[in-house]
Amino acid sequence: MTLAEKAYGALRHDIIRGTFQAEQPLRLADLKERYDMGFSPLREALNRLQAERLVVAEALRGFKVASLSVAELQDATRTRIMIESEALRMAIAQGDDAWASKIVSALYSLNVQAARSGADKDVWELESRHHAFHRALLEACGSDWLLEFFERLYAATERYRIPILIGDDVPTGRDIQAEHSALADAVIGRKADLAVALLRDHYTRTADTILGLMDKPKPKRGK
Amino acid sequence: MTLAEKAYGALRHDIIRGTFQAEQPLRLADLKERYDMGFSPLREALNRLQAERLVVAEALRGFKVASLSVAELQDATRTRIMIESEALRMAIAQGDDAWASKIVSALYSLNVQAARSGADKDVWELESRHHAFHRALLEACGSDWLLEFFERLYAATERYRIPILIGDDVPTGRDIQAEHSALADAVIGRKADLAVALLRDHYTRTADTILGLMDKPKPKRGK
DNA sequence: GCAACAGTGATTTTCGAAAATCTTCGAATT
DNA sequence: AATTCGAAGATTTTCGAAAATCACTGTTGC
Repeated sequence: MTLAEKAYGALRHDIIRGTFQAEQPLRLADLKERYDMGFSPLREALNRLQAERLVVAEALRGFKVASLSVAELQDATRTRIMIESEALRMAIAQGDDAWASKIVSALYSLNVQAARSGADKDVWELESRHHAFHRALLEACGSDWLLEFFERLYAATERYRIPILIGDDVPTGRDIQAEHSALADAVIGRKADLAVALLRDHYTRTADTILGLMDKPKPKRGK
Repeated sequence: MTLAEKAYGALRHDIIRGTFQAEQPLRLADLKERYDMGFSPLREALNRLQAERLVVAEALRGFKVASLSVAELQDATRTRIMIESEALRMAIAQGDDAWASKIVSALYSLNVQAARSGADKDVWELESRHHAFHRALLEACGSDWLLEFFERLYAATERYRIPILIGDDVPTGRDIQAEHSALADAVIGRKADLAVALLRDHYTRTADTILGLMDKPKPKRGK
């Protein structure tokens, strides 16, 4: 594995997970120190992330983390529902037993991690399994383009979900694991219309929760 | 403008327009000579194009132009129809007079160039105006994500259309300018269902023509 | 005859310095 | 007091060489 690939993975991780704040400038000298490598692999990684719109570059003024906004979250959510609904219908129409079996397995892993608490709790592992579950649902759709757009939109919206993940005190009033189970049941039972409706509600609720948080920033516990 | 940006534009142009064949290796030494610059800006451009899937990179084995296939063209066409149909409906619902006026203007420019022949003929200028026309139709959709995916799919499918553009002898049995005019009329007349149907047929016919050409490669004139 | 292997040349990848550009700060001018 | 100008510093961008890796070829050993 080359350094440029490592830099790409590390930077992408740190941007999506919120280690670097939105619009924060990404100075080469700092990154060089942080990741312990030269300019070249870092610039290559930043250019890839720029094409993915996770990073914004301005000529001769360097790179910065892409900004977040209510409008973009709404756009991404709407587009995501559209893309994934289509992919889900195709997957339900074409998926075989291996596909269904992977969904069951991904759901199980996700539930196991969601149930963990205390020392075993790990929000990043949970997030990773959440991604794997949603990808498993669509993986049999047969369209590389739809899967690619799914990945793009997943990464874009994951950035907005970080506050929910980290702040374990956010009262969502939802049973998210129940939503996942119902969704998986509908998909495996090949009930396309139901599955698409559940998926739409799932994403809409998440977006609404985040939008509520974005209005009143940082509603911390007892403070 | 930085050298890296120039390299990105030039490489993207040369890949989409077919100057570099599909799967052709892109050797740094050759590119350095061709574009007269150092390794750094070239590698940065190649990394951006890799993220756009116009080039493929393998670790320690360099870059090559992404491959073309029947399956990918079909996938891209199907996805494109889906994305653009949605964007078109949104644009028709929200577009204002300025939007409609830009469509009229883009259609006019396209028709003017399409009518040119002899010394004035310029397939790349034609192609550029074709792109501008299709973008103008969608520009009022209000979704940056849909517009971005439109651009991605346009670039991906443009590569397949090059043989049609260059070989002016390909008998398509179509009046493409009439298709564009009918489409523009439906869009400006806010007839969403009709416009979407015309758009679908437009792209389906193009894909079918290309697929016919891909089966029997290089059916040249008198040969 | 054939596989394993070392050596050579080609290519990619990475580094560090040099060049180019932007930003900041202060002095001089209006 | 506000503005323009220029110099110093910080930062990005680019280059060319060095390091690392791969592909190829001829040789050796079995």
